[in-house]
Amino acid sequence: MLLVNSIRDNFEVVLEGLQKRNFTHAEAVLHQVLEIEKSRKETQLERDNLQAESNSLSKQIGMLMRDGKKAEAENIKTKTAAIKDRIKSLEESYNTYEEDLRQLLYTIPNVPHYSVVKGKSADDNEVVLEYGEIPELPEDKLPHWDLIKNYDIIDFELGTKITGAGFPVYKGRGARLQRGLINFFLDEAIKAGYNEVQPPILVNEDSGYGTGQLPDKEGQMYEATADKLYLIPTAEVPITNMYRDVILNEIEFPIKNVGYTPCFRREAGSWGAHVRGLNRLHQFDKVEIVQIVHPDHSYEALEEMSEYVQGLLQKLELPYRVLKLCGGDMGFTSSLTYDMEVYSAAQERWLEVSSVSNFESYQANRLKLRYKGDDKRTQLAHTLNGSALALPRIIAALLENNQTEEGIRMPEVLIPYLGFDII
RNA sequence: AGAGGAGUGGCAGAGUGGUCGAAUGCGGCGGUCUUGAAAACCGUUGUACCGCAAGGUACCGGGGGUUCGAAUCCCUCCUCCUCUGCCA
Repeated sequence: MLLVNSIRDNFEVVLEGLQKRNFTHAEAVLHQVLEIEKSRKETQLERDNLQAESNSLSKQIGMLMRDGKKAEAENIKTKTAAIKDRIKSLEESYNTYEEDLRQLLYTIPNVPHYSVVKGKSADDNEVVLEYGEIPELPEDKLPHWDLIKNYDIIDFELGTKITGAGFPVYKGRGARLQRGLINFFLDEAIKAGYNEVQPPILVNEDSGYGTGQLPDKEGQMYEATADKLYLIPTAEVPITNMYRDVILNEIEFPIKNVGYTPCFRREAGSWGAHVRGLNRLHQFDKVEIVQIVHPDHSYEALEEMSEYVQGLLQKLELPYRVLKLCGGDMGFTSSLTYDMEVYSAAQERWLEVSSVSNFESYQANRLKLRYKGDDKRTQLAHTLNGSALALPRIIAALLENNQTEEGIRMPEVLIPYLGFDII
C-alpha cells in the first residue's frame, strides 16, 4: 500500500498516477486519507500526553505506598480515574482512525511509474519489441486442443471427472514435457543467480495481505476455509512473504529467489475460444522469479528480469513480443509491468506467458520489508517478480508452432530434459 | 489427536505487581593500546508512532481482561519442545 507521507508530500504526482490507471474518485480518496491521518495524529498527541500524566501519577502512588503514606496515595488514585476514562475513549478513536486508514489504503492501487501511459485497456499497451519468425504452418494446422487429443498427451475430460473443468491430466509425453520444462526453467534460473526455494502452496491470511491478493482479489483464490488458508494463485505470494517483517542488511541485496509451484485460480466468468484448452486453467504450473532489491536499482532489476525471460523464449525458439502495460491494464500492486506474449500460429493470436513487474515499495510497505544501510536508517525495500515461465501457454505454443506431418518437433534445448525429440 | 512444559532484545539468559525498554554474557559497531593482528580495557548497540526540538507514547509470541500501576496475575488464540497415538 501507499505511504501516507508520500501521499502528503507528493500529492499531485500520486493523484496524476492514480488517474492514469483510471482510479475513480482519486482526489477525494486521497484527501480522505490525509484527513484521517490528521485526526489520527491529533488523537495520538492527546492520548500520549494523558498517558504520560497517568504514568507519572502512578509512579507517585508507588513511591507514596512505599513510604507508607497510604492516605495521600488514595487521594491521587481518585484523580487517575477520570484520566483513565478519557484515555480509554481516545484509545478507541485512535484504533478506529488507524483501521479506517488501513482499509482505505487497501483500496488504493500503486502509483504507476512516470513513463507508464494512461490507456483504457489491453489495446492501449505499447509493443516494446517483437522477436522471432512467425512460422508458416500448413492449411490443415490444428489448435493445441485438437493436437493434445490426437497425441493423447493432455486429457481435459479425465480431469473434469476427477476434479472439474480446468484441471487437466497430463499423460505420457505430455507429463514429461511438463516436468522437463519445469526442470529447464529452474536450471536456467539457477544459472542466472537465483536461489531455488520450495515454498508451501497454501498460505495464511497475513501472507495474502502482504503481497496484495487480499482484500483485492479474495474471490479469485481457492480457500481452505476450515483452516483459513488460501491456495496460492502464484508463487509470488509465499516467496515474497518469506521476507515479511524482515529488516535486511543493505549488503544482502539483491535477493534473488526462484520457485516452482502449482498455481490455483478460480477465474470466474470467462468463456469462449480465448479460454479454450490450455489458455486458461484453474490449476497450472509456473516457475516464478522474485527479487528484493535496493530502491535505487529496482528498474535495472526489472530490465534484467525482462531480458532473462526473453532469453528463455529465445531458447525455446518461440516468436514473442514484449508489451509495456498501460495504466488501465496494469495489476493493482504494480508500478511497471512488462508482459511477454508468444505467438500461437494455429490460434493466430498472442498468448501471455509471462508478466514481469516492479512493485517498488508498495508490497514492501504492507510486508514491512525493510533494509538498513550505512546511514543506519531503516527504509522500505523494493520487490519485483516475474513468471519464468508459466507452462500451459508455452506448451500450447510449442505444440501448435512445431506441428509437422511426422509429429510435434521439440526445441533443441529441451531434448536433454525430455528424452525424446518429437511427439 | 491426547498429556505435560515453554515462548523476554541479533543469540544465550535473568527478571514473578511499581524506580524495567528490561540485569548479565556472547555477538556487532566505534575507540585506546600495537608495526599489524589477537588479548585486554573504555564506550556504544531494538522497532514503530507523535513532536521543529527537548522530549513523550507503545511494544517482553498475538488479542482481551484485572489493577492507580503488568514482562510479572487472569482469559483466549498461536507457535515451539517432550512423551503417547496416528501417518507419507
